[in-house]
Amino acid sequence: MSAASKSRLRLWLRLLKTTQWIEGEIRERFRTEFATTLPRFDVMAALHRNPDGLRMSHISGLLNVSGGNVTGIVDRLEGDGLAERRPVPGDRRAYDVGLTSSGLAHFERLARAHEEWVDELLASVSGAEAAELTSFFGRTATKKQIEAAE
Amino acid sequence: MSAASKSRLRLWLRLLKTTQWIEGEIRERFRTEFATTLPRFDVMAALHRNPDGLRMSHISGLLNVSGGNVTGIVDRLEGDGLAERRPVPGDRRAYDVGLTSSGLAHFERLARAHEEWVDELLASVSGAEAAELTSFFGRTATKKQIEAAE
DNA sequence: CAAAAACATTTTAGACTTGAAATAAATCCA
DNA sequence: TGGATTTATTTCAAGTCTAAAATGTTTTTG
Repeated sequence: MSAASKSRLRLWLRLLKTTQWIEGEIRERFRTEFATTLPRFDVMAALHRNPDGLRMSHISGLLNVSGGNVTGIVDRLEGDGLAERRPVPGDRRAYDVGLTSSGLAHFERLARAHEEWVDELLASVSGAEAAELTSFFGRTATKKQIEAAE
Repeated sequence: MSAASKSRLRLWLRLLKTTQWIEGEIRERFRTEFATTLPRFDVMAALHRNPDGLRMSHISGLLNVSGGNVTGIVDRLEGDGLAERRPVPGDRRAYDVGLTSSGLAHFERLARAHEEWVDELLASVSGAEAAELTSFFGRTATKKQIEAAE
C-alpha cells in the first residue's frame, strides 16, 4: 500500500467522521426542536424546489434512495398533512407529490433553522475556503460518477 | 444570509453528496462481493484494533452509535460465528466482545478490499491533497467538538 | 388486436438506527 | 448492613433503508 493510498484512506475516515458529526447534530436538532427527521426534511426540500410536484421515482432519483423508502416517507408526510399525492391525468400508475400549504409553511421554518445550523457548525470555515472546497469536491464527484457510469 | 453562509451551506451539501456517494459504493460492494454490511465491518474493525476485547458500551462510544444498535449487530456477528461475547471476571453485567479466529480471517479479507476500494474511489485526489484535507477537516472537527462540549 | 415488454409504485423481509424504558449487577453511603 | 444510585446491557416501538417480488398500468410490437 503506497503512502498516497494511506493518505487517501485517512482522508476518507476523517471525511466520514466529520460529515457524521454534522449530520448527527442536524438530526438531533430536527428531533428536539421540530420533532421531525432529516429524511422528511430532504423529501420536503426536493418538493419545495419543484413546486409543480414530483413523481415518486423522481424523488428517489434526486435523493439517491430506493423507491420503497420514498413510499414510506411520503406516507408519513401525507399522514401529517404536510404533503399529498395528486393523480396524474393520463397515467394512473403515477402521482405528482407536492407540499400542502401547511407543509410549505412548515418547511420554510425548518429550512431557515437548517441554514443557521450549518452556518454555525461550519463557522470555522471561511467563505473562500468553503467555495474552494466545494469546487474541489465537485471535481472529485464528477470524476467518480464518470468512472461509475462506464 | 451572508455570502459566506451561502458558501458554507453549498459546501455542506456537496460534502454530503460526496460522502454518500463513496459510502454507497462501499456498501454496495460489501453486499455483492462479501454478503456483509458496513455496520458489521465497522464493528469488526473496532474489535480488530482492540484484540483484548471491547465492552459493548466501548464499541458504541467508538462508533458513535447507540447501545441498542451495537446489541443487534453483535448478536448477528455472533450468530455467524464471527464475534463472541466473553464474560468479564468480576463484573457479571459486562462482556468483552472479540473476534473469533474465523472473524479475524474474514475481517482481514474485508479490510484489504475496503482499502483498495477507497483508494480507487479517491484516485483523483493526490496523496499531498489528501494529507492537506485530512489536516483541514481535523481542525474543523476539533473546533466543532470543543464548541459542542461547552 | 393481443401478447410481451417496460414502467411506476407498493409490498415485503430483513438489517440498521434511535431514544427511552426495563433488567440486572455493582457501588455508594448513611 | 441495606437502601439508593449508578452502571452495563438489553428490550421496545417506531422510523429509515435496501433489494427483490408483486401489482397494476402503459407502451411496444408481432
